[in-house]
Amino acid sequence: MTVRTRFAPSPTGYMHIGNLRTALYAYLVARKDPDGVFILRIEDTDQGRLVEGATDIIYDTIRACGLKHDEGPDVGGDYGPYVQSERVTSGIYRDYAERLIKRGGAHYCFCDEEMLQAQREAEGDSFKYDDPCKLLSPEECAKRIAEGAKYVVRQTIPEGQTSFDDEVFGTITVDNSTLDEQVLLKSDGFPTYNFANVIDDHLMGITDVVRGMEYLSSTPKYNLIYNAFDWDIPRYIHCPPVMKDEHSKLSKRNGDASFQDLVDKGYLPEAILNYIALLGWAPEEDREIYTLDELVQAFNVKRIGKVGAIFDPEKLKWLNGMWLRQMDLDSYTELVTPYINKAVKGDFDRHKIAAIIQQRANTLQEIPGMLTFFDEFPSFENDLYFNKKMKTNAEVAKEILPECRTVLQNQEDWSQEALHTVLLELPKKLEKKNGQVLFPLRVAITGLPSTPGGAIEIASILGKEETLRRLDIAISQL
RNA sequence: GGCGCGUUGGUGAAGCGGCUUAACACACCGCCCUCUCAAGGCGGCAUUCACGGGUUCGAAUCCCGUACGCGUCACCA
Repeated sequence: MTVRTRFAPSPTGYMHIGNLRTALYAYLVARKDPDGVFILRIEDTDQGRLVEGATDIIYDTIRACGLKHDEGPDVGGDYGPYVQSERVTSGIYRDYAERLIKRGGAHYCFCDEEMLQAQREAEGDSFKYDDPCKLLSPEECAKRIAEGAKYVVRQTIPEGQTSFDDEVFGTITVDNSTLDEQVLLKSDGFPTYNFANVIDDHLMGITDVVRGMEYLSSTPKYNLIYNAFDWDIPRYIHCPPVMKDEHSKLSKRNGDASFQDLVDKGYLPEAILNYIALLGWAPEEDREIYTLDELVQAFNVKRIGKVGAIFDPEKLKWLNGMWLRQMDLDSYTELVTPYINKAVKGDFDRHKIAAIIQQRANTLQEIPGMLTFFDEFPSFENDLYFNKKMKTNAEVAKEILPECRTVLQNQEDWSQEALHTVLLELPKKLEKKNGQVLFPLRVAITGLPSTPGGAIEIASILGKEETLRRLDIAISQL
């Protein structure tokens, strides 16, 4: 049977990392089957929570991540519409609710808020609504509806036990007496999530339901609905949450980063996806770096963990650095040039600058801060020349820098290779260590205790004129 | 409170009864390399798997209990 999975977010205007991971897993499960189908469905039945532009964030995110869907509101498909509010209009939920009532899986309920409230207060924590409407005859119901009474449709829970198999949690059995008779169709005619989800998943032929484990305890109720309709029950894959710390989930409320926030902070979508794949799932081999296609190969539902995983920004950073470092220099330069330009206005070779930061930057955002010394030659104290390991200090600098100046003054070829050749002759000639020459030179032309790249690389980027200008200033202040 | 699920280091985790004196990765700490900083290389970092019992010749791995955590019990999704 062809695998069909779905990602069914509600448009809240915020792409939660945990949600994105669920989407990833659903995508991987589908792609694992060469004919598998990945579906995007928008669940917008909560009219009160609609947010302007929120669906665009969903489209943008899954596109940026490469989680291409085969069916969805924007690409069509044979099982549409793919937006839940449009499905409501077509009346399918009401239709199925009535069919479910006929099959004994649900009943009309005319109780008002006060009745529920009264019972809720009387029973306290152990509250479970005992709905008198269950006993109403079909004729009585029809009569009241004809009279215009407001009603909802509630699920009817039979006696007995319900058990189901989950791919990650195994077999779970519950006593039906613990299940409550939830509302399926609201009085405004809209389905609740619980109902719409089951109907839509069935109608769309979903074979594998991938979702967060907060639905684990309502799954028996869903199965009762499937059974009442005599429908096939899908494979369940419940994923543990992505945590902020050991007590709380990552959430908007906690001010935690969304996918977009992470991109804005300079993380690559590929790295983010790679990282979240590893949160709660472990590959069989010892490996950390995976492209999306490689994840499809490596993924195995059986290796999803049962425990919530804490999101570790440090490891994401490292992983992002790995992704950045393995890019070829041309694409890296293209990616990074806007960030270089934030700090560097001068006419310096962006390619060469990109080359010196590629091995050092873990996020795009930290790049401008690394490059401030190109446009501005900061004033500095002469004790910056002191370095214990290099055995250098202002005295050494005073001896070395004029020598450097002379060499550079006569140098026409300012390529890195050429500078390397001529500058490395100096330590030999002066009977010094390389560091004793190059360290003071680097300080002299950057004015900083540490910089990305060494003296040669930086001099080559600064160019002859600027290098000599800085060198003169440095020498004059010694 | 009922029901369900879980608990291996600071973090992600491997482990599925003997090969484990518990992989690997991030972080951290050393050393090496090195013109600084990175990157890279090497090494260190849980005598112990929430706790208490039991089963077994043998348990992180199986069973029971306790503790703690999470989820759920809406006309939210």
